[in-house]
Amino acid sequence: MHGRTPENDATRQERKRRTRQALLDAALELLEEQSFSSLSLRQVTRAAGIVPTAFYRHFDDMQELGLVLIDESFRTLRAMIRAARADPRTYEHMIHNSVEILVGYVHEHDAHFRFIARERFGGVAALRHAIRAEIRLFAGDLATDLARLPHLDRWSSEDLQLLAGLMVNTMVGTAEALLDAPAGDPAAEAEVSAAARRQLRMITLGVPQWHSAGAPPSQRRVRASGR
Amino acid sequence: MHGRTPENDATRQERKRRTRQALLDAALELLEEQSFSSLSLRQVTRAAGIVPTAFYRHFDDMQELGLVLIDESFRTLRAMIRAARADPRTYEHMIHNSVEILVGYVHEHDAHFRFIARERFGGVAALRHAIRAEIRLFAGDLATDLARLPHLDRWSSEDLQLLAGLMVNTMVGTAEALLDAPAGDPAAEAEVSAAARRQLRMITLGVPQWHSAGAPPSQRRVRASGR
DNA sequence: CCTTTCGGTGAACAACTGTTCACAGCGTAC
DNA sequence: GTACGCTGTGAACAGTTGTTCACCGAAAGG
Repeated sequence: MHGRTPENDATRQERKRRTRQALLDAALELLEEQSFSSLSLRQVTRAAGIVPTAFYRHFDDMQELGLVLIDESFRTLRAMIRAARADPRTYEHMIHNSVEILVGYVHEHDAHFRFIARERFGGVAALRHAIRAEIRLFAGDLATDLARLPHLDRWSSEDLQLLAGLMVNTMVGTAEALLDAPAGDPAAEAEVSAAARRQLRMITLGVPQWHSAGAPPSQRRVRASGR
Repeated sequence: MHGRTPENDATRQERKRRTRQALLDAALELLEEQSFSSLSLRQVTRAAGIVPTAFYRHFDDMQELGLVLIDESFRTLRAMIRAARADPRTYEHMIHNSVEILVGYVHEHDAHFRFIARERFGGVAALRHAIRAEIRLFAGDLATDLARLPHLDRWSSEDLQLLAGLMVNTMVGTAEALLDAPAGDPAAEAEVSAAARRQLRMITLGVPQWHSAGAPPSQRRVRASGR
């Protein structure tokens, strides 16, 4: 015990890590009510309880902080997706589980989701592009998962991409609807998730019909055309 | 000719209307590269070629200007929708026409569309709500249109709302993908519109199946649950 | 023609912004 | 135990922000 109290036990790099995290947390909280482009360095440091100039000990830039925030947000999102991919049994199970998990995660980490939704088309180009790349990645993963399901095992990869895009789109829309719902209103939440389940079911109903009514092979393209 | 040149013929209210429009146009152009919450009153007046204080002769507030801008944007969007609703013959025609019209409008009025996409989840609550209300209105209109189509004439209004929400979601996603596409790249544009057509077709394929596989009547709710 | 109305001007303000710099104090390494 | 390194401090800067105020000049109305 070289003069360290229990609360203040900390190697130097640990203390640094903590104030860095405090900056990130403060920023994320402020971002629940404003967009990133209007968030100032001084606001963040004020909320984190340090002086403005100390910010530069941790980030070069507000933009760098923003990118780290995106990374952090997508880490929780990827965890969610991993959970949702666990057991791809039937469509019904898949839909029910995925929506359930989505609702849970949005509820738990709503600041992360709100941040992503807001900056997906926000004013800062670097953030937009980072987010878009992640979503495209996500749709790709879903496409390979779908390939293992009945009816879909013989679809072309472009068609799988389209279907996955459709589903991701619906999920994104659902997440956004959940963020809109008044914070502690479980009824509204249940309604949104019921709507999402039925919309996804509507989509899957078309799956067995696709190849009989779909575009003729002559229209197929080689490159995937995401989203 | 009481001293009026051809270019400068203007009654006072006409001149006022013009600088007001100049403010709106300047704002819209600036908004192509930043979000509304980071757009300052002084930037707008500078771009419009007047002095900051003159702004108050036209708007109380930046927020008021933003709301007018939304109104203006949705006026072109409503014109688009009216065009798309013109001839609801078959699904195929409907899809093809709607996508075609969407692509054309986004191309023509991309500043309006970009503004709406950006502020739909932006930092300014008043704008968000105004936009959301308009989109919900739009989905409602589409639902009543859908009710006139085969297979759908006997659907419940909640199911029609869900289907319309699904389609609107896809259209919104398409519009956003178009805005991402490099400005003058017709190939990318064609690819996005082809993807949209096929996604909409996937959705419609499920329509005839819905009532046999859909939720049992006991799960039906009374209130519509938009999105 | 004279007066009123009104869109636009320019100076001024207090507040806030990002970034710099020299400096303090403590953990770390020798 | 002493010197270094690093995190956080506080003053200072030049620039931008929204908003106020008194004022100008020309169109509008009598």
